[in-house]
Amino acid sequence: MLTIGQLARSAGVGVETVRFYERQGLLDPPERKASGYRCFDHEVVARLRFIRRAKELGFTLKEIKELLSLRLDSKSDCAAIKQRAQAKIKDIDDRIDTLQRMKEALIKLTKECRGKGPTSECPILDALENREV
Amino acid sequence: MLTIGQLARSAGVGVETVRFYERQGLLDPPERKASGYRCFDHEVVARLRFIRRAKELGFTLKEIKELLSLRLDSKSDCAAIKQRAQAKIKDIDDRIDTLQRMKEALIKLTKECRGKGPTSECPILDALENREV
DNA sequence: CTTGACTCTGTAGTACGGTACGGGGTGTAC
DNA sequence: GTACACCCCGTACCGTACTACAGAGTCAAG
Repeated sequence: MLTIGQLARSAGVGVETVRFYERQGLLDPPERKASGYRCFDHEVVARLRFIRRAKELGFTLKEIKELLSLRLDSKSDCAAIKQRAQAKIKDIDDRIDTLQRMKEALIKLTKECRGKGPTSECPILDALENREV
Repeated sequence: MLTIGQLARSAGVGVETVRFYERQGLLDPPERKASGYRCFDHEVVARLRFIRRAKELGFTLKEIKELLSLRLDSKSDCAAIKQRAQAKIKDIDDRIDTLQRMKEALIKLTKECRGKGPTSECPILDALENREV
């Protein structure tokens, strides 16, 4: 069994983060010693790693909470998980598209600008003031 | 001259947003009538449009504030603006790369999952628990 | 002259994912 | 036995970009 500090170090997160995840329902309320100290099972390290990796894949804490409850729900199956992964792919695709459009617009503007002369004649600023971008 | 409500409607933003931008230094403190009512010049509509478009291109309000002050600073030139646009392109590129990596990882995982069977055998969940992703 | 829409200020709340702090109690090593 | 690291709780704060609200005052139409 681990103290909160040992758990946090094992999982590479902060102590405050562990308490925060508990409040958010991502970690089950742990057992307590007589002193009130939290007392974690080693499996919680794996759970924290799960959370970290899901975050790296772009899932929000809310979505991760869902994934965790699907994982433990015997009535649900792989399809539910796969569906969420696919929805997240779509989500990421939309964000990429938005960023791509921003990038194209910026590239277009920087090409118009020689990078010389006063700001009053800057085609980038002019476009921001007067054109749709 | 415009009241705050007229200005907000002209620019397609909320009244509270105008006051917020003023507090953030994106809009100059406007003149006031005897009643204390703000009283805006029509040029402020253009300024709000500038802010909106710059936001659409991915600039934060902090960065937009910089762009606005560069625009009005006679000592600065186009190069400073262009440099900021290029930095933003780089910034967006980094975000696209991150999202792309997330997407690839998710696609890889979804391919491994047949979408059938109990969650206890889901390769996606398994990977999140046990593999680096 | 009243009604209703508008405006003023200051403060607080939203979502997101934490991080920090104060004022306590605990656990252990020397 | 005492120093020091650790833990407890509750609350406040960070940044980002707003949005909402309370309680007061103002303006214009009928």
